[in-house]
Amino acid sequence: MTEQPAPTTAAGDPATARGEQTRQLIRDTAMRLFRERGYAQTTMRAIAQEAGVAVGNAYYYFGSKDHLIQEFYAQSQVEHRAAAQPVLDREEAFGPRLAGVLHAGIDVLTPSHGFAATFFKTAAEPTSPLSPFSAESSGPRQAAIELFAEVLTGSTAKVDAELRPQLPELLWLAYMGVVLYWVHDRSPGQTKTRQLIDGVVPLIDRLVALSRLRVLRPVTQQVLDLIRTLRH
Amino acid sequence: MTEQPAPTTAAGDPATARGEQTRQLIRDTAMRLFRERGYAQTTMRAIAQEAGVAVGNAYYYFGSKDHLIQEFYAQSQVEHRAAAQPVLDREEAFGPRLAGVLHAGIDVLTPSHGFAATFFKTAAEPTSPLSPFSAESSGPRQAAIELFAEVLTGSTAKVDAELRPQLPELLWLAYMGVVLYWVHDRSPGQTKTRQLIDGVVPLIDRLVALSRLRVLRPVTQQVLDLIRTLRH
DNA sequence: GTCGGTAGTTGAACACGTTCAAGAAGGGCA
DNA sequence: TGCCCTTCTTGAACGTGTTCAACTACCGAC
Repeated sequence: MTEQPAPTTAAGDPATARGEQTRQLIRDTAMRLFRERGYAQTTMRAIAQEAGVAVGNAYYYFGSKDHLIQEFYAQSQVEHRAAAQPVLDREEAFGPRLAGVLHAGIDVLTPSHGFAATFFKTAAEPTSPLSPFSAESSGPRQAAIELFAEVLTGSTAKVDAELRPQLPELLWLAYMGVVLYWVHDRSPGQTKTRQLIDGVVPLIDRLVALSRLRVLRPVTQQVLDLIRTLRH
Repeated sequence: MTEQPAPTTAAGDPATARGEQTRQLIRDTAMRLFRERGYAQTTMRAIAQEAGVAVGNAYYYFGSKDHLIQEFYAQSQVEHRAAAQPVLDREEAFGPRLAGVLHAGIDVLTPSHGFAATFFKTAAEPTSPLSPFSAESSGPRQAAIELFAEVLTGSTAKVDAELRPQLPELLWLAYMGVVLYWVHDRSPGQTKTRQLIDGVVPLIDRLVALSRLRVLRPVTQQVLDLIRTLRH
């Protein structure tokens, strides 16, 4: 039921735990089949057969078919982080940094649009460990929020002192919104999602800048109070 | 597979189509069991047995277990409309009207919080006919948007002329956001969702009022352009 | 009244995700 | 080498949602 501790597999290291090979084999086979046939059309029996193991063996490593999704989730997060690095190195202004990181996220997801859309329904269920808000996803989620913290800290943007600590999580929330739109985006190449990013980033940028204005201080305060209340 | 035409069942009218009784029996049994045991724990066999029909018969009226959810969906929309009526009759200002209608929606959903949360995952899948954005749900969706149009038209609020036609759909979208929060809301009695409504309505109210300001005209324009682009 | 066609109904059968008791493989220790 | 314990592996079996060929009930037409 519980996950393996994943002993920091160094490149080419043969001294991994006994089952680590099998685990990766099953995971990679599943990812391939998901991409080839889609999530629903890929049966656990097919995954096991293609991987050359028994069905029960897959369940030794992954508690359920859904847990294989979580694997995809974590993997995407790592790829997103890597794809964002050049942007963080290159850009200095807040807007371009944010836009670049959002685009990088969609870049990473794009090859999986077909089946990612299908499985995002599981992520939406609150009781599921797969929900991006769940305790089980807190690892990848924290990593993602950290990425948006870097968007902020590395930028030249001047941000209201009270807003600053809340902002990374808010940006992550906005990213979740973008992903939600992307999942439903049927335009060719999901170009509308790109337009959404390019359209919404300047607005966020402007909003963040405005938050420091004396006149808008009460509103900013009101929003921040609300957010703090709604947090768990 | 397809739905029955639902021949406007007048109260006490015995001259309904032959299967209409069975259809309602199955639907009501399903709703009861969903509430009693939750969605996943209610099997199609249990529904059929409790309703006193064969399993296959349920599939004659409802294409799948998921389609029973759509029934719940439509039913909730009707109840929401009814629960909102007193508010629409009583309130004149935009803010209270909106708050009242949002609260009414949550009022209607509250008794089903346990199982509604579970099934909302199905609604999140873009390919599913159950998605609130899908063509199949366009009936209930249009009705819901119409409800928010009434919030606006009946109010004394002065709204930017260009924003006005877009606003009902935007308010509906905000309502979807509230519902999404509600689904994940684990606070006792979902009080946090109530706080969300009470906190966010004044913000929307203020934002709508501000949209008419000369200084903010470019921003309003920018937002409206973006929305029009992202629409299908 | 009987015939024919549509609407409604049945339950066994299928494929799937998941479980679990049983066993195999490996490695540390005497 | 022999033993034991943990880790890993197996595949039959269970309960589920869903399908479908067969059957029954009803109703209008003649």
